[in-house]
Amino acid sequence: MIDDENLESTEAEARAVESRAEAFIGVREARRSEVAEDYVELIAELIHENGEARPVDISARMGVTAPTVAKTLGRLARDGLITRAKYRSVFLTEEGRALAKECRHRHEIVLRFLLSLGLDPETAERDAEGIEHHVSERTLALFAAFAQRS
Amino acid sequence: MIDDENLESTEAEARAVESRAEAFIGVREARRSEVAEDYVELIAELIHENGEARPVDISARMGVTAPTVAKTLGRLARDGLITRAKYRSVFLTEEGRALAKECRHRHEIVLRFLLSLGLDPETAERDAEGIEHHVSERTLALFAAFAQRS
DNA sequence: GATGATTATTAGCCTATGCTAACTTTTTGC
DNA sequence: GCAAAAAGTTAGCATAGGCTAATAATCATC
Ligand SMILES: [Mn+2]
Ligand SMILES: [Mn+2]
Ligand SMILES: [Mn+2]
Ligand SMILES: [Mn+2]
Repeated sequence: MIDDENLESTEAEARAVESRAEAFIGVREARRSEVAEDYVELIAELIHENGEARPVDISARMGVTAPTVAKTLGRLARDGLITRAKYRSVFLTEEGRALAKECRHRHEIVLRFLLSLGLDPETAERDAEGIEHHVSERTLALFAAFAQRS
Repeated sequence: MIDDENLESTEAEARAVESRAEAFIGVREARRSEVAEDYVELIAELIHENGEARPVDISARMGVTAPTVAKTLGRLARDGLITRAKYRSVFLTEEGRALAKECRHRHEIVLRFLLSLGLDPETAERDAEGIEHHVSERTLALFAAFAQRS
């Protein structure tokens, strides 16, 4: 530590680099559950509305093909979020229901927040669908408080 | 259209399904550029601060290994966002600089918005890093206005 | 209950994004 | 200017999440 004018030699710099990396690592972590979250949320909704969640309905709403849905459902089943039988509708496990509820809650808050900011419903829905997966508990609380207040 | 009590038979229902799918399709579209956006933004910053962007510095800040950086840089070069020579630092193309500027702008606005909501800097930085890729022009404008006002 | 339409699955392909291990090149410090 | 350290590359592997084409099962209707 002779020359402190060096690029990248301070402790402070090292800590800044570290915390930056942690942010990116956190975002990548969140990314890994995005698809699962959207699926369980949608499946819960379909079950609530129709009594069952059929792949064809998931496919239409997610805007992906049937084989893509099948493969994704395979991962959800492997991860213990749904149960399914061949050629049958899918259902949520206890864990899947819990995740769905949490996702619906977050989605609702983000959506209401965007609407309360004055965004049009179409855009709000679209943005909420992406933003919801990247909102921390703290931010969510602030969003909820803001929407409440206004 | 004899029995309108059918599940999923109304025009309105069809339109709702369609627009839901469009939201998801849009989110997937945005997802495809997330990594490229983060890289060019970081590269621009490193060039600004150090005069060059070295893979090792990108690696440390992104929290990924060197080979991952190398592969990603290959895609960025292929897509015309950067130029590079073997064993040398990378530089942005005109297009890369334009994208970086746009990303930095969005990042700044989202970050300032979160801070102005009362979020702590650490969490704000973390959330901004994820949210920035899923904010429409309209929402960005509302965020900017809000941060300004408060 | 046969049959045509709808729905679901499987196989096989692709790209992006991560990793480790092994190797090469460049930089640094005597 | 040489040796060791640091940085960069390459090869090879894995998983997620898309797709199309082909096949199979279920459902609806007569
Ligand atoms: Mn979503
Ligand atoms: Mn959602
Ligand atoms: Mn980001
Ligand atoms: Mn950013």
